[in-house]
Amino acid sequence: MAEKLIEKKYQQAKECPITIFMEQIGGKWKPVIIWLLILNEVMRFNELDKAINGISQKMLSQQLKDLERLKIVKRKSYPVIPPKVEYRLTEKGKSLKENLTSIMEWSNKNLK
Amino acid sequence: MAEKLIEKKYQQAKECPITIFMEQIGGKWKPVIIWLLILNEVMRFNELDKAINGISQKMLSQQLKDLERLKIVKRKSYPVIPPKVEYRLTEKGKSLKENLTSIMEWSNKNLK
DNA sequence: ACAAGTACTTACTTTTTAGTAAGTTACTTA
DNA sequence: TAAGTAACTTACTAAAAAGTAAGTACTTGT
Repeated sequence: MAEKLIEKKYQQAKECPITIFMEQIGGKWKPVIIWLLILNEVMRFNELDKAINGISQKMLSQQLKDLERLKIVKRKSYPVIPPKVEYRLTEKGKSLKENLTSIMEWSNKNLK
Repeated sequence: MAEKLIEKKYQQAKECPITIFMEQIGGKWKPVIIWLLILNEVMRFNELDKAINGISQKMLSQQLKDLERLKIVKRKSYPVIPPKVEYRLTEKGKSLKENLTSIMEWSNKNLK
């Protein structure tokens, strides 16, 4: 009984594309990171850190890792000291541009 | 100093349209509720409850209240017993259709 | 008198997400 | 010799979101 319920929940989570999207691309920081990389093509860790108001290094690094895992962002690190790491969008990441643009437009029109 | 930081955070929250969107329309249940009302035009509380796998009545009522406050959903209640309440989208709510459709398509293409 | 129906609310617990502050690495420059 | 730099990680705390279970209100049908 309980197992059946849990199984159903799991299937829903796996099946509703909007839910999946929100789980993976939603949240407080990911859309902002993606949007910055749409605007800037290549950004370093510190640049992102400075550009995003209020984010901590911990959060930034965590979100970037997530986005890498999702193949939305790619990371390129140079073996120099001090370290140099570049972040940019993958093709998949770039393909989010239209979605985010239309969200932005809707938001500007409808929310304050 | 600390106040300035807080103020900045606040401004960012107020200003980034994608962040605002995610805060208001994001989350686990809101997009699903909206999507169902796009598909069905009018739904009653229990219908939504049954249609959304895993949601509790508490969550449903909470989210519907939020969506009403945001003028995305409108509520029509009939003074009968047992109670009858209908939910449908406002024009603003309906205007989310394209956004959600394109999110769905992107999600189907890119996420599993 | 009691169960059923509908749309909730309340109180409480658990889980998830985010924030804070400090530490780490390994080389460079003053 | 000490400070600076970039990109992190770790340990800990706090806040927000979600889940669970039970209760409420009012009336009709049995």
